[in-house]
Amino acid sequence: MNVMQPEVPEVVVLRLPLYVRALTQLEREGMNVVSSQQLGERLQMTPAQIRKDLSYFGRFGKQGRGYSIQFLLEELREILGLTGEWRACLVGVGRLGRAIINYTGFAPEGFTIVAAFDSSENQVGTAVGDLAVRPMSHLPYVVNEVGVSIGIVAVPAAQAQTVIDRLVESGIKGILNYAPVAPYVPRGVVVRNIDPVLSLQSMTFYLKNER
Amino acid sequence: MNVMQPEVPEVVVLRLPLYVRALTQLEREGMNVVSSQQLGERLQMTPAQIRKDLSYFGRFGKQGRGYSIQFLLEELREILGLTGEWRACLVGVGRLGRAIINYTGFAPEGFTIVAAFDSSENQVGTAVGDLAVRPMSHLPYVVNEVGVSIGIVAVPAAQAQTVIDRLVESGIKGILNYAPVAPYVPRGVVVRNIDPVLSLQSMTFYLKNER
DNA sequence: GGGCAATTGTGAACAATGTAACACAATGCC
DNA sequence: GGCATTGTGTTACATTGTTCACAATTGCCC
Ligand SMILES: NC(=O)c1ccc[n+]([C@@H]2O[C@H](COP(=O)([O-])OP(=O)(O)OC[C@H]3O[C@@H](n4cnc5c(N)ncnc54)[C@H](O)[C@@H]3O)[C@@H](O)[C@H]2O)c1
Ligand SMILES: NC(=O)c1ccc[n+]([C@@H]2O[C@H](COP(=O)([O-])OP(=O)(O)OC[C@H]3O[C@@H](n4cnc5c(N)ncnc54)[C@H](O)[C@@H]3O)[C@@H](O)[C@H]2O)c1
Repeated sequence: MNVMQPEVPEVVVLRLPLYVRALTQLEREGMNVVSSQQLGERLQMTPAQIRKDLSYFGRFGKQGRGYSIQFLLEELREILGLTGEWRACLVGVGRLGRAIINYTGFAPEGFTIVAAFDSSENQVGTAVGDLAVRPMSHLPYVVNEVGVSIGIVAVPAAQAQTVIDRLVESGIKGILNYAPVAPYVPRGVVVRNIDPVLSLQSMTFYLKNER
Repeated sequence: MNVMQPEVPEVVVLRLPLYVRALTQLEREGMNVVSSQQLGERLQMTPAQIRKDLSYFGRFGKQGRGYSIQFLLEELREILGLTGEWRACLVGVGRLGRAIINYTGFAPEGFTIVAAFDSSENQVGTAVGDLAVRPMSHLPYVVNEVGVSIGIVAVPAAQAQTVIDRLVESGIKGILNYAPVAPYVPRGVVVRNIDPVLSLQSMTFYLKNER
């Protein structure tokens, strides 16, 4: 079923969601077809790059016309594995954790937080949204029975590596880490870090001469 | 004063904050000296890459010994422009906006949110932390008088580009954007986007075969 | 104070990524 | 139905980034 996908560069994979987002927007604007030129203008990148990226996965456009937005979206969603629902669990129900659970941006994209865990007696048993906070001991059971593949980490930095180790042991394959650490994970587990401070710190390099 | 810095690759600049974070941690652990080898193990990267990155900016290590953590930290902070305080303003005091203002992770790194803006009558005048929410009309004045160089955008996606345009007009040079859009900014303005959904969507590409 | 072990800094080789060029398939116009 | 136009997919080229390998330097030990 899957065409062999030899060696897709990681940078390309990182850009595909950008295309999905832009195409979704264009679709909402009522457009049916888009050229790599137009898409490139939206995303501030060269048309060549877009075509090259897409060519890793197949031929989706029509010469002289461009890309059917609906079709390309379907294909990209398929490629990225965005067709079904992804179940995630959250660890660390502090301020950030509660904000993440209440964030309405995940569900429309197919990411559902189905469980929340915390090590603190004070947190366990309380409700966040319509989730009950569970003790860490439930983690392996829930991951396996409910089929959770993604773990979201929102614990203090000092605890993050330990929590990540436990997630991996439980069978989690992807980790979205909000703690300001560079976590170690074994091969086969995918990590994405969210850290606004790092973003700011690289930004200031370019700003420092005109402060 | 500034040594000519010819062509530092952007990827290198993105990695420097990682070094700063790791070194800070090592310093707290009581270490004084670290080799590129050791640092590389922490950060899961090759020693050669670390040395190469640093070599764009000067010579900071001692052969046979490694790097003085304290000295290298000072140098990196200088290079990144992290020695002084950076003032930022936040636009969009909704749920996310309030969480950002209350986040305690910025201040210790030298980033201070000194003003908050919102377009809504309901928000203007309310207090968040020890900030009073201001109307958008105050933006140019505050940016100039108070010397704000960074704008943090936490408004709905549909409003984000407009808000960013106004920030840029007001003289803002760096933008930390939380809205799920790919903003356009003129040359000379630096943007960093924070979007956990994009992170998840590129993660699933690698997870989809073992869901 | 000279030899030894360690580790840097760096040019050069290699690899990856991005851009440009272009042949040609599809379309629509007359 | 030819013909001009458009914009793809692909190959060739240019740029950028990573790794390698080693001479140069340092501190330590005896
Ligand atoms: N990336 C971002 O945008 C961002 C924003 C805010 C906070 N953060 C980071 O997120 C983390 C949490 O921040 P916060 O303000 O919510 O902190 P918090 O103290 O409010 O919450 C942390 C929660 O984690 C729980 N916890 C601690 N150790 C645990 C363990 N071993 N297992 C399970 N649960 C554990 C605590 O009981 C607490 O409920 C910090 O690392 C912070 O730096 C990141
Ligand atoms: N990147 C992330 O981690 C993350 C997390 C949560 C939310 N978000 C995004 O952040 C944005 C805000 O989310 P939220 O849940 O706080 O929404 P919200 O509706 O609670 O808050 C939005 C605020 O922006 C204000 N606003 C609207 N238009 C404005 C304008 N033109 N100028 C000034 N202020 C304006 C509104 O009055 C409101 O107070 C959304 O784009 C959302 O997708 C991102």
